[in-house]
Amino acid sequence: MAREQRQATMADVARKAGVSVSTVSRALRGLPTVSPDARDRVERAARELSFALSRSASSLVTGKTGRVAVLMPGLERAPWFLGTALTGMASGLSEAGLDLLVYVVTNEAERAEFFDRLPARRNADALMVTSFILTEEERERLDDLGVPVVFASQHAPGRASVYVDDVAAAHQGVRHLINLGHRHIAHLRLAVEDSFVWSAQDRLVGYRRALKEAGLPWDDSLVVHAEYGRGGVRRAVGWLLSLPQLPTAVFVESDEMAFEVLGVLRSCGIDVPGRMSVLGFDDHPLAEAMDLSTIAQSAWDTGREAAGLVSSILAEPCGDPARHVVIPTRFIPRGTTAAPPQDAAAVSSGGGTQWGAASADPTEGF
Amino acid sequence: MAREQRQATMADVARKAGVSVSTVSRALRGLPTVSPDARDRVERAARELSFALSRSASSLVTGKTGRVAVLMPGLERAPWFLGTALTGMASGLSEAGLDLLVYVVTNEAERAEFFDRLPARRNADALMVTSFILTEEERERLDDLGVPVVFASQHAPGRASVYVDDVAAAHQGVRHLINLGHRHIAHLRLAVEDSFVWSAQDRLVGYRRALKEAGLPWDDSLVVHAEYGRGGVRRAVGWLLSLPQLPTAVFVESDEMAFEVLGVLRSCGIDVPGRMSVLGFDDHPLAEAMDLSTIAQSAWDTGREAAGLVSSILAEPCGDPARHVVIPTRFIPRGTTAAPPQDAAAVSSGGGTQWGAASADPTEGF
DNA sequence: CTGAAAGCGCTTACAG
DNA sequence: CTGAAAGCGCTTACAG
Repeated sequence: MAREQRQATMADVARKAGVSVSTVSRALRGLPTVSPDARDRVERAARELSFALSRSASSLVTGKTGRVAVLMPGLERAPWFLGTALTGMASGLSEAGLDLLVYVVTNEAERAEFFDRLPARRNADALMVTSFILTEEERERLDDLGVPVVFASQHAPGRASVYVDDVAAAHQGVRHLINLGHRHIAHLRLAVEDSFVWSAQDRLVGYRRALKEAGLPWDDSLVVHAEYGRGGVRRAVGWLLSLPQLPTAVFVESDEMAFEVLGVLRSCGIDVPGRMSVLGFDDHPLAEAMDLSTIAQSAWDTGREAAGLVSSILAEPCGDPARHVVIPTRFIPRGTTAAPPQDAAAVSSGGGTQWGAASADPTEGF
Repeated sequence: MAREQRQATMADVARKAGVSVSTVSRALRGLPTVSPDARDRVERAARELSFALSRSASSLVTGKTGRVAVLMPGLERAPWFLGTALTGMASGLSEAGLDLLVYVVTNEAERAEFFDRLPARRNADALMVTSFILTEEERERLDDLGVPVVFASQHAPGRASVYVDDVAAAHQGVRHLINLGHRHIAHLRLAVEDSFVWSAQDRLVGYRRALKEAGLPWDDSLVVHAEYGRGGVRRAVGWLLSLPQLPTAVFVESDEMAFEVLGVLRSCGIDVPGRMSVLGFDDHPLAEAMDLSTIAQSAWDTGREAAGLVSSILAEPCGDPARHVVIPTRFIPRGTTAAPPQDAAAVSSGGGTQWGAASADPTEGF
């Protein structure tokens, strides 16, 4: 394939159209200072030669590459969110005539290499950083990059960013569980060392805040970290199922993990929501079919808005460096959350478990 | 952020190192014809100025961009597969020192635009096409691209490609269902007009072949097309559940769709695998927790191998233009497939349904 | 409205 | 082993 014919250059087009290279350049970029006749001849010649602009050549003189880079964790970490956000970015950028360069970082070695070499440097007009918890040095390194940086799916104070209010969203979801009467609410998240990823920290904060607000005591053992990879969630659920006091609800960091929790609970014969309520985060396309209660956010919008911020910064480099967009979330109650089983309250109020003090009428929240 | 300091050029490095630009260029590329001393001074100067190479400038003279483009459908179409394959590609390319340019096409308009403008043209050294069913014109258009094309997740005869043997894989899976005693096996797939995507055609062929081989009659109504988007799978399952003769098993195009089928069946109170077996395709990370029987394939390997083919073609442009890699699949029996209910055979052998002729001892396959 | 010329930052013969 | 020079394919003042 790939007939190795020489690609036509502007000089070829110019010759064929009977004009100078300058005129070809102007005509093709749609500048007004070209006569209709010349423009016509140029366009025809370009089409006939199937001319394509060499961005290398033009960016050498303009200093603009026409490319935007994005740095992401391996997409298999959160396929739906990252994949959809990436698609949104691509869509937004392509409307702005910008190409998308993707840097995927799947482990610490690649991460170190990225920040060491900064390959995006001089090869992109801007960088989007998605779902990365950066260290202070990494952040400073990016400041030296020489191109604007936009953070997506994370709130970077003082920098351009697009994000959801994870604290408020998690708070709202957990409050729903409390309103249903739950008093022993676990939180399942990815292990911190695997937490390449995003807003999990804030969701934990929101969870904690909701418990505190309701006067529920804090219990470390209810926050479980699942290792990334097969079996991680099963082991984490195992931890919860072997606690002295069984939680009656779990708030899970993402829908994808929540689906897995549902599968594990089913295989253990634990009825959802009869014995345990499960609440996710995302409103993944499968959530509806799974009847999963969840907190919806739009990954697509996150990507689009990040692309939009990039365009806006490129167009207006001296505007507010901390411009940002907050993507809304909304809680969607479905079938996996319900009032806790009657005996759950009985147990905790009856015995000397650590939860005795928190026991209460399960309906008081209503 | 983005202190707009001028980026250091090779001339700056040369001045600082006290050598010529040529020597800087040679030293930085690791050419052997540089004295250790000069190499040393250049490397230090480059580091101190945090020099980064302008690919635009070097590609202008070498004719190589150092970039490989990939064309994909919107990742939300098959988040796990496309996201993981993309990650594998990025990983493979980055080892080869190549950047990844992503073109996502989410609808017909974008598709037409891509093939009309061929933005990858002159801006990438190669193009990977993933999970796209191309028309004849599109394929020819790509031949005019002037760069090598590698097809991923699809078998393109005569072109470089990496793929799984979908026919054999589907055949094997469906044979398993037949061996279990199923005689009324449905197949659920994405609606054809939404089939931006891959190997679905071949899976249908494998399904058909297995039925034929087992002497089962062909029944069009057992092949259901789900529209893309929310509710599509539910409606498709609804079709199956209202057939005169209920199928006892469904082979689903992908695990992600199969999960949805499981959710819908559960919400309808139909026991899996008691009343209906469900077989997926992919071995999605969730499949284990969902206890879904499936046919495993490695999206990661598909991406890696595609990147490998690109490297090999770039290194050896005159090798076999049809070089290809076949990624293995393997059938994984889990809990969603089992023998059909006893009465299923009874019904079909008893009455004048279209399936009467095919009725048989459900165990004969063993 | 148009063209000739300079120059963007590299790599690559070529000469030494 | 090293450097001066040409040139990759564009865009952009500048002059007309």
